[in-house]
Amino acid sequence: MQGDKPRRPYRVIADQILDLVADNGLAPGDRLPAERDLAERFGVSRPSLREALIALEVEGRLEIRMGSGIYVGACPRAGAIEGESPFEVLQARAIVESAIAEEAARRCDPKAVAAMDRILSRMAEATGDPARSLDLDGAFHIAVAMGTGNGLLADMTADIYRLRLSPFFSRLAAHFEGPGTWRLALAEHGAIRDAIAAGDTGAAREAMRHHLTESQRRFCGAFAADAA
Amino acid sequence: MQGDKPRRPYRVIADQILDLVADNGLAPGDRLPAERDLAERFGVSRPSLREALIALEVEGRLEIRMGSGIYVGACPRAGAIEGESPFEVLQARAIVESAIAEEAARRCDPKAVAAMDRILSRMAEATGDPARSLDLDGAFHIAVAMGTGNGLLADMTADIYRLRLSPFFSRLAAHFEGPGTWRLALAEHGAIRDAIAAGDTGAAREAMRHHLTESQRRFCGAFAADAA
DNA sequence: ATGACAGAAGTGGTCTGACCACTTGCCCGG
DNA sequence: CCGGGCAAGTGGTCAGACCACTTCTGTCAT
Repeated sequence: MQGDKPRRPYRVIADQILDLVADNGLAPGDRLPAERDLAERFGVSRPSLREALIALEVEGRLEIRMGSGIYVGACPRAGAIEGESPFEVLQARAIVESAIAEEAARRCDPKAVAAMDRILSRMAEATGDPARSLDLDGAFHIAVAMGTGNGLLADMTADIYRLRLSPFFSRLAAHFEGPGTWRLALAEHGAIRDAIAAGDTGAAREAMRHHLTESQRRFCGAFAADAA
Repeated sequence: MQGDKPRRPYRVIADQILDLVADNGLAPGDRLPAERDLAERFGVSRPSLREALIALEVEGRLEIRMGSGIYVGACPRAGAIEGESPFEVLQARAIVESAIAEEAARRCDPKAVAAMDRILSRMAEATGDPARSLDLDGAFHIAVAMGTGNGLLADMTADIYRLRLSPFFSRLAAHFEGPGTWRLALAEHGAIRDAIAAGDTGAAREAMRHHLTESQRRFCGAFAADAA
């Protein structure tokens, strides 16, 4: 979450707010100072302060009531999983997403297959655009998980994929991702899609595992190049 | 989330934004109109529009790049982890943890097996204590995941198990968990442990699936009793 | 023809100051 | 004591201005 990408400005203020909550030992339901006071305290304008407050409200850390004030939230949303190495991420994905692809094939949902098709056709057009390819890659994997009909599995897939998007991981990945590898990935995606559409659980499982282990193999090559 | 509480104003605009994304068939990575244009289109001021954008960015639905524009996000964040039903949780666990048990058997780590043994012997002593049984149940599942040698898989297992601990889930579960069911669970855990220790990937996978589907079956019985 | 650099245009980020809508607390009257 | 009205405080929103960053285009040099 750190590194290449500058922190979103509202995040900086949001963290200051959280520090204030912690420093003052505020518990869920406790009231924070007013917006005007907080803005003055942190040396920012009120609209900027509000942006941070809204981010924290979306995360469930705060609750904002018009005319009343800002309160510490009762239920912080689940925090981010961080600190795992790229290899762990790829291995975990191979294990979990293979099982998910198998379940998606068992269920064989035409809507999910149609969604995969839409993404695949966009991927075919985007092989020269790394950022777009990456976005669509993530979307494809989530579409597969959606094919299980289980929202939690889709959420989990999105969560692991997010680790894939970390700046560190992305920087390394940039060494091996290019039109060639995206075309390989596209073909591998196609095989996954086909196995799911055919309801072939074993093939779906194996196609996903193949895709993610190939991805890992490509990544290992990139890592060796990076170390040199 | 709805009903009692009036909708947050930025939510109203955020939904308009999501409608625009859907109506225009925008895919992850696609660019939205500029803030000034969106604010004019929706008839609101730019700061108000920004509040909605930030909410959507926090949820991973959008990505905002300074100087560049607003893009559809690749990975909607697990916005509603709490929205999953107990059935979804159990199904997701069956799918994911079966794959994890298989991997643990492939790896066949004596340390992990020893940890499972310690937990199982404590479970045998704790069948009359529901809270303790539950803690040890969770610990066993995490120990299996640790047997993969992959920290991320262990974290994920802990995260899903946490859903298992939600107040709603626990209240329902209280109907079917007792010394009898904990003894059944213990036996099922033993089968998982044995398969992993024997390095039998198929048996480990099947034992975990059996355990979690039995758990689901027991839970369904409890749900029927709760509905009556 | 290609690549590099500079400038313009467009984009998001932030501020100030004003006003509006809502909530809460206090005071007064019945 | 209870209810209503008002004032003060709070969040919600706006307009307009300016700043920082990104992208695109045009020009020049090789």
